[in-house]
Amino acid sequence: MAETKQPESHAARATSYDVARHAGVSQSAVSRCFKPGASVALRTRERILASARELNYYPNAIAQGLITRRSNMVAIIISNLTNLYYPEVLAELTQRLSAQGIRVLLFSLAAESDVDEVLDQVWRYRVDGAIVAARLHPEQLAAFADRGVPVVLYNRIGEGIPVASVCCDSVSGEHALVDALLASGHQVFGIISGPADSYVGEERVEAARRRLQQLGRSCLIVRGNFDYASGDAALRELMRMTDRNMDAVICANDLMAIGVIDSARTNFGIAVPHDLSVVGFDGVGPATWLAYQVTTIRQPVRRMTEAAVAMLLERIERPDLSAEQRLFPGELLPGSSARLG
Amino acid sequence: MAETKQPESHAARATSYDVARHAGVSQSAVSRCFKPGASVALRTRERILASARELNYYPNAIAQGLITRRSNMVAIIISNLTNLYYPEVLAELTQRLSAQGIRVLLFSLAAESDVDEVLDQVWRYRVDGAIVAARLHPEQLAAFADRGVPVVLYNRIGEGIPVASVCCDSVSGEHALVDALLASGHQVFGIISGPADSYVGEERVEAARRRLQQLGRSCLIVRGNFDYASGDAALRELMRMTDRNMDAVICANDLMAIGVIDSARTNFGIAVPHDLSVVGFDGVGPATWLAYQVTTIRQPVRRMTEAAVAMLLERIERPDLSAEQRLFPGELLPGSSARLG
DNA sequence: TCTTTCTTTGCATTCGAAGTCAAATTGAAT
DNA sequence: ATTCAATTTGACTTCGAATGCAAAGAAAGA
Repeated sequence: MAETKQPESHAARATSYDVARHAGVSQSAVSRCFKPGASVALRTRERILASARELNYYPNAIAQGLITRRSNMVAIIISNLTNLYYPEVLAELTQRLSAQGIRVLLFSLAAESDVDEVLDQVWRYRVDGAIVAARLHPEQLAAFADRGVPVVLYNRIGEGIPVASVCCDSVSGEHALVDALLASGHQVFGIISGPADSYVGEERVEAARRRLQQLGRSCLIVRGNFDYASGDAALRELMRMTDRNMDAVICANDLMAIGVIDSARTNFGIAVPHDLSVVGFDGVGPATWLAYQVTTIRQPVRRMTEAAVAMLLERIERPDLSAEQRLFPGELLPGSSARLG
Repeated sequence: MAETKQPESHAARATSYDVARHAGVSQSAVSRCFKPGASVALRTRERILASARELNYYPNAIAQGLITRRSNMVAIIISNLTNLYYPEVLAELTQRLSAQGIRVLLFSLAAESDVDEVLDQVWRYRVDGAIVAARLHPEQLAAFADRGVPVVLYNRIGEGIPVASVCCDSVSGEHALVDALLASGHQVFGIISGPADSYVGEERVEAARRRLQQLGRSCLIVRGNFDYASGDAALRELMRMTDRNMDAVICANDLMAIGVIDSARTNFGIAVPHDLSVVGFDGVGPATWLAYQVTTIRQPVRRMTEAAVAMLLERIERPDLSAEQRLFPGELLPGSSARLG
């Protein structure tokens, strides 16, 4: 007649005590059953596991985290998920971490405005470590060390602060591109940079500029922001500045290179690579599409993510490890967006 | 002289007890300071917050989760992060959830092999809910209900099982595309599907096929797998089957449409849209690139993610809410990859 | 001044699993 | 059967914050 007050729409989740009671053992025994290498008699273990299965028991990772002080979660802080390059990195990182029994707490920054709120949450969740592919201030980076949270930076370095990092070598990559362009007789160079706050963007542009200078060439640099549209905008600017006699454009990433190629062909009626060579950086998927076949430097994403994960796990085990920097060479993809040798 | 045994490389993280001692109050008072709307005198609160700042105290979300039975974490389970469409969705979801004070535990599936291990972790971490954009078996979906974990499906429905979901309307979208193609006199149609296990893929293909049938046209369907390369492969097959007199290709997503366009132009010397019209679905970034300008249906990602988050939060508050399905119409982007009007 | 009421505070308990230590059981060896 | 060691088990405490409840304090009214 009288309705129960608490409908209990679903079965309450079983705890280790429930399993213990059901199997007629102590809670400790249940706990030990889920810890590899613990001392439990075979018969007991089987009985407990049977009860666990019957009660649909899964150890509460939250409670485990509290007592062991290990959340088995790692924060991934990433800025532009819309950047084509990062999704691949994120997927790789997530899968590699999963394979190591570690979960990913994802923080994706819209603007860099909210970095501090993100860090607030990172501290609260007691993550075991963090992989950062976003622009952080030195103080923000220092906070990780202060709080004893190991970090590995991805494609950026801790400017001024010692932090472990994994990067793709911008210098050797740009040198390869510049050398190839020069070897095939290009004369007038334009460079399209990334946004001012991008570490790799500035590094790539600087590497290309110096190499050109070193070999006695000058170049014009205009600012882009890594996206497709900025390729077109930057190209227009370069065309104006060079009076249309530019024959090579070096872009700080593939997406802008693609924007340049499209704009050159469609808006300027320029044949790529016949009249204008365009090179990029990253080796994102669309770079190999038939319409573009961008001449670019492909980052070794698998090796880089593997290294990032390995370095992070090492540092979680041994927080005193030094702030190693690992630099991976990219691979020149010849493509056909540049008239080479 | 004698070294201390435990180096304590970094300051141990402060707990609410440390703050309480420092401020000369009880732990309860500290706890209440961080809970909005709790009863603490202004002077006390200020003193406590000052101590907290000084000790660099951040409430331990793990401990909070244990006692409140709310982790404030939501699982996002996603299959192909490399699919161009999903990164955008993921970024939107993450930012919207963040804005609501909820963290994202990301699970990215490489193959669908490991779904069960992923679910295992989902249960262990006591997430408050989940957003699923991956193929799950009915039993796997049912497990969410069993365990009282609210779910919202993204671009798929709980076939047979009542689950809340957010989808973009395949039927109206494909009708719009087919109608436009027919209105401009296309005769011989090819359809490129997604992989067999894709819900939206099958739905889109089926919608297009039926519409064509309804209007008295037949068509050939070949299977693709949503990626760029499969556009080319499928086009080759269609060309063979139709003896090259096909004049419209309907692709289950934009990426394959792009593959078809490139392949038609480069490998077959076919002019798009003059000799062949190609339409896609999704409205991903590259679809609007100058080289393609794919005629497609753009999914209202912002509205869809907003709805998904809202529905999930509602269900976290009120687990008994019904398994509502929300269907959002896509928007026809005319593009120029199809000869329309 | 003395109640009465409302606010502020602290005590003690709770969440769920891990791990220490000692007790109990098992097995081997005599 | 008895001793000793090795293995298995359980009682109890711990992690860090939240919260019900009662006590203490402050403000208001008589």
